[in-house]
Amino acid sequence: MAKIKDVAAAAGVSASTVSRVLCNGPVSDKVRKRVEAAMTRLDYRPNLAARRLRSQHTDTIGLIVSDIRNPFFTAVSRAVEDEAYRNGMRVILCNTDENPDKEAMYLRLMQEERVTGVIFAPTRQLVTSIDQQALGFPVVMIDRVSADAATDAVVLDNRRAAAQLVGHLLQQGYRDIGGLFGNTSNTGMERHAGFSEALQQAGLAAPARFVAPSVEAAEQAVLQWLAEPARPQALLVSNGVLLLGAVRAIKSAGLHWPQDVALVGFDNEVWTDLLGDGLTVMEQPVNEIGRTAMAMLLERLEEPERSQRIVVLQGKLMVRGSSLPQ
Amino acid sequence: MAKIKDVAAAAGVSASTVSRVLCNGPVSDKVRKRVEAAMTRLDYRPNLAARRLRSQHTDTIGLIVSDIRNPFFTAVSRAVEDEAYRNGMRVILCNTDENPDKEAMYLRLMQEERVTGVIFAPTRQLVTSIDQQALGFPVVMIDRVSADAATDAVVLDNRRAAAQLVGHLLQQGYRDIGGLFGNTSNTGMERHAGFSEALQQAGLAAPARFVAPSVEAAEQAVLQWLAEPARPQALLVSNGVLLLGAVRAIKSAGLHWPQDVALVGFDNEVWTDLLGDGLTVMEQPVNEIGRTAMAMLLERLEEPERSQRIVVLQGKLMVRGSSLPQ
DNA sequence: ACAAAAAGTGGTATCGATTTCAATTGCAGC
DNA sequence: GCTGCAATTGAAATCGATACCACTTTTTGT
Repeated sequence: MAKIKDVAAAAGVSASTVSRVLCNGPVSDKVRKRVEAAMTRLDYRPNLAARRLRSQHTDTIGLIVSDIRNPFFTAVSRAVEDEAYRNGMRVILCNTDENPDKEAMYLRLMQEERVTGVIFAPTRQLVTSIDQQALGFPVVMIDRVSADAATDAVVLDNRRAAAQLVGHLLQQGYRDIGGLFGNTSNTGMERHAGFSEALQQAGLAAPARFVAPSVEAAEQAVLQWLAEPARPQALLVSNGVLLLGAVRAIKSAGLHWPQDVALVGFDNEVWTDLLGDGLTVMEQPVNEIGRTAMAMLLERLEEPERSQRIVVLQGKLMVRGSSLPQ
Repeated sequence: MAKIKDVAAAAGVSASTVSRVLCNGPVSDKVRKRVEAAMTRLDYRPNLAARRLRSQHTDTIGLIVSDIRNPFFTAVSRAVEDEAYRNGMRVILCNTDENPDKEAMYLRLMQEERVTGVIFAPTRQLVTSIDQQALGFPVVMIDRVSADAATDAVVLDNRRAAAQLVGHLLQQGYRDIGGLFGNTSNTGMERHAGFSEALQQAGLAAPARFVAPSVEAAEQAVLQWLAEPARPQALLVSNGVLLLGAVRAIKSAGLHWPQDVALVGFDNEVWTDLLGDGLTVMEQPVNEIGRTAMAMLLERLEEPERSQRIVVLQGKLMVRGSSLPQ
């Protein structure tokens, strides 16, 4: 494969000049044309490894999520990548499966890649222990933050969103409301807090259960819960993955919403409006989350010293049949 | 950030020796320990750009798909990435939106990255014009192939799968069967071929329509089709994205399956068994496709001269309520 | 005990680009 | 025609690692 020297020779100029053509440096039009002709003739492709080594910038960002198959992350990823490529950057995707060891491993890898920055949806273990200084690149957290994290972040107003869902259920006449939450992320904790607060304010109990963030775990938990004598009239489920599990459980128990049990959840996935009269959900602005995360990363690179910034976005309540008045 | 020389100095050895520790070369245990200690002390991270430049292998593969939000590609991607990281390789993900210009652009980028290989779901335009020799790296195509493509590939037996779906509908008593296919991929064409053949063999007409591979396009097409006087009794839909559009159309037309129109499709997405009595679909072995693609890429790298290989996998018919006997 | 082979280590060149600095060219102004 | 300045261009150093070769030390076989 042709290298810069070959192009230089073919165009009768020095390698420096070819490099200038590549990087839009000062080159006369005549020479530029000649060099560009030589490049196409030789089918030249600059070696990015060499460029990165010398120029010390990689134009690469890392995107670390728990599982790209979670539609929330799928959508966010797509938005991040669009924005990245629009800014001439590449994206390395990492799936951690909510495993702190994998998270650490990938962060290490990101250091070796000398990435420009990282967008990261961390587990609870990692969320507070991120040290950008030590890492050597800025981090923007998405979806999950804690008050004492020291990085920029883009998150949903989880407490408020959960409280809104509870408020909606209360308004519809439900009083006996249970909550199902993921046990690995801070997000689950925050949504639980909003859930509890809202119910306590109404003077009601706030029975909650926590499960591993998988469809199967949710299905099993809900199946069991619904079989208990003190089963709730309504169920709030903390994210799209768990929601799918809850739906499966309700179906396989032969129950129906809202009459047997009302159901509301997070994440407006494509199938939520197709089931019966639809599932009431809190939609997250997934595109905006991705775009904003990328934008914040770029801003941080521009201005490394500016103060930490957390962008809190609001969800959108989509009322559908699963929470009809009792 | 510490570099190899710093580690060498700290450990009192040469840079070569540190490099050997890094690459598991021949080093005495005593020295290895000392070097490793120095590495942790300095928090050393090898610079991958430098390593790649010098060693001439990047351990990076490209994964080029139309849209990661298509659950088929989501699942395949996850399998590819698992397999890649298991083999010490990184993955660069690219979304082309079925746009041949973007495809060409990303292939160019892959050359600049000097990737080890690429896994690629091409549009019809690109599928035959791929020249691995010129590209400089091996390509494994997934999901979409043509007979005259010159690369390794992993695909579903699309003709047979489509024919099986048709056979199933025929068996259930349907005679008036329409087909909806994507118009950008070879896959759509092959499934159409299987669909047509099966119906012709039964001496029946095979009305087919082709649309852009988006939910909206499918919804509109189906809505229109169902409004026509000669509307089919059953509909076969060529992939999960289009299937979602078809479902939306049928719902918004106020119709029901199977009584108003039977519905079968491809891709066993998470929601397909939740709608009414479920949607009859042809499940693709998504994990196997991803794993196999990665395995074939590795094999090709081992043995560059072996003959072209196309692995054809079989789908699995999941019979559900949407195709109940008429 | 000695030769031969193997293991361990260091020095230097090199991967392919960019950066820096110095040299050259071209042109305006006088 | 000469000076000064800006615009181009080239030569050489450099980014941080690995590869290759040469050398020393240790091990092995007879």
